Amino acid sequence: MARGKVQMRRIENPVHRQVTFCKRRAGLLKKAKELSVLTDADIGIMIFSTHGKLYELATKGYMSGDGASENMTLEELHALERHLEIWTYHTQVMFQEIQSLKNKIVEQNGQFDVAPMMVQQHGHFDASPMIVQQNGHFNVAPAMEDIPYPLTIQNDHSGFTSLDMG
Amino acid sequence: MARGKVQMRRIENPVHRQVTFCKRRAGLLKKAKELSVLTDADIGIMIFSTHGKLYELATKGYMSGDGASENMTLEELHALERHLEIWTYHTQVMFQEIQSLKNKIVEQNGQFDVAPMMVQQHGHFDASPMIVQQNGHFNVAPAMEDIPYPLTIQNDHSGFTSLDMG
DNA sequence: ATCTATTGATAAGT
DNA sequence: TACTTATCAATAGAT
Repeated sequence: MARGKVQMRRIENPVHRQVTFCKRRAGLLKKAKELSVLTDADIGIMIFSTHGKLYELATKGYMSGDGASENMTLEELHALERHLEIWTYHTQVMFQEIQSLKNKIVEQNGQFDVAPMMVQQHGHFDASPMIVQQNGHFNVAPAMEDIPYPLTIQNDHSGFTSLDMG
Repeated sequence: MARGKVQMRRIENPVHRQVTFCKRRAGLLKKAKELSVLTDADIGIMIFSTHGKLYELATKGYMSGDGASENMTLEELHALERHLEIWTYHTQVMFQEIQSLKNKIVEQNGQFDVAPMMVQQHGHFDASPMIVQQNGHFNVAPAMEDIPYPLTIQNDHSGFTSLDMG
């Protein structure tokens, strides 16, 4: 890019890294919105900084925080729902793989070694610990009790949402 | 961009739209991977074309299809798990809002009007229809029976996954 | 945060 | 579908 090309590896200088994160995050979300508008695609993005902040974007009617628009047609709502279902499937696969990897690491370190303690400190030991089913609907509220920072939504004017988690 | 700047609205010409979708999708995923590498961020992207194809990217250890890497530390696995939990929470909120909007539309059109028929044609009427809990774990397999195209994963060499759904 | 020299992305054309 | 290239857009480094 400008003033000399950048090496594609982690930026070690924390100040430079933070500046680049802000600039490129904004650029990525802008590109995503453009792609959605130009080609009518449903796009979701989740960006987690190393400090635990979540920046997300969902296009085609749904903006987190704003919620889905009532101007969406039934067909659009169904398409969005189907996309969420597919994404949920992938998320569950990832949960299961993570749990499997955690188990392998714990086994390698022995059952009473430090590793299991670390797991328990985080308070999660199940592959799908954060969701419970109640009355046929999912309830995620109990899951959030486990998260040690307030989930305050700060909307800016760009249609994106930033979850301030400390 | 090149050869004249582009208007930020849906490209009506289907050929141009498809070409732009392919080019910009590749560009977006490249930008996402760069951001992840440079700033050490966890990034997930889902892109659904209007034809139902899913293109996804997950960075920092996890590549869908490859699965999470066993080289990840327990801490990295926990961070990824926590990120997935937060994202799952948002997904559930979206599901609930979609269901709410669907109900409103159905009510507006009357209980025996065409709208409910459309809903039933798609086979989904529940806010969270695609996931069932079995033996304390989530099972998404029944959900996929509802999807009328094969879920064949085609890995390319970029670390991205394309779900070919017709 | 703002400014530009540069690099990067890409629309149209082939 | 892949390649070319004239332009527009993003951004690294400096302020």
